[in-house]
Amino acid sequence: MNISAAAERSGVPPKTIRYYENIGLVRPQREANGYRVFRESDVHKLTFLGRARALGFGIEDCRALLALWEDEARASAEVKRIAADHLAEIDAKIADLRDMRETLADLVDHCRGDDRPDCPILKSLQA
Amino acid sequence: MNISAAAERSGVPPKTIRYYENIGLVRPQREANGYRVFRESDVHKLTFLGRARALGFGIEDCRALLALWEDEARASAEVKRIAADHLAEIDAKIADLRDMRETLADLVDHCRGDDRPDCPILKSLQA
DNA sequence: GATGGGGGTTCCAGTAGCTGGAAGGTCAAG
DNA sequence: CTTGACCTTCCAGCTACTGGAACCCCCATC
Repeated sequence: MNISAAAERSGVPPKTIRYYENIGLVRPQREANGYRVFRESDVHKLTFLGRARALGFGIEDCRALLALWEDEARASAEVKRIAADHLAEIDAKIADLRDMRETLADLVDHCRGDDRPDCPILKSLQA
Repeated sequence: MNISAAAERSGVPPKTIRYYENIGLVRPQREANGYRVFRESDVHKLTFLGRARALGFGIEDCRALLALWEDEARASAEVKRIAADHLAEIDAKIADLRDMRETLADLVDHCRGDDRPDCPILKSLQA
C-alpha cells in the first residue's frame, strides 16, 4: 500500500505520516524505488495515532501509548496514569479558557460597539 | 528606565519585551551605550500587551488593539469585533476540549488501572 | 589599575506538530 | 514520447516565546 492509500485508510495525511516516520512513530518498509510500503499493521498504528492525537495526547504520550499497546504484558495502570495526567491537563486548560471567556464576555457585553471611541474593552486592558 | 525595571513594572519579562520590540510592538529609545530606555508610555503599552495576551489575544490582535487604543478617533465597534471574534474562538476551543474531556474521562473511568493488560483505553484507540 | 558582579546587548537554536512548497524521480496510460 | 498523478527529500514557516552563548558596560572594591 502506498502512502496516499495508507493516509486515506487511517485518516492521517501523507505529510503527517512522513513526519511520524521521521520521529520514529512508524517504520514502513520501502520498495526498490524508494516508495514507502504500508502493511495493515502500519495502518492500524496510524489509526491509533490519529485517535490518540484527536484526544489531545502529545506526541510523546502517543509514543508511550503505542508502546504499551504493542506490549501484551503491559499493566493497564500505566495507560491509565498517562490518560489521567492528560485529563488533568485538559481540565486545567479548560479552566484557563473559561476564566478568559468570562472576562472577555463581560467586556464584550459592555461595549456598545458603535462609531464612538469610548470603549470599556480598551479601558480594561489599560487599567 | 532600563529593561528590567520596565519588565517589573509591566509584568512582561525582559526576553518578551525584546521580542515585542523585534516584531514592532514597542519602540523604546536607546541610550548612547545601546541600552534600551523605557518611558512611562512604553510601560503602559507593555502592561496593555500583557493584559491582552492574558486574555488570549494573538499577537496580531494585540497589534490591532494597541493601534486602536492609541487612536483617539477609533470606533469602539472595531474593538468589539476583534474581541467578539476572539471570544468565538475561545468558545470553539472550549467546546473541543470538552469533547475530548468527556471521551477521555469515560475511558479513564472504565480502566481498572491494575497490573493486568486488559485496558479499555487502548481498546478504544484501536477500534 | 585590576577585578568581580550584576546589569545590558545580539544572535542562534529550540519548543509542538505539523504544513506548504520547491526540485526532482517513477510509473501507467494514451 | 509525453502527460499527469504519484512518490521522494529537504527547507522554510507557523505561534510566542525562551534558553543560552558570547560579548559589552558600569560601578564598587582591593
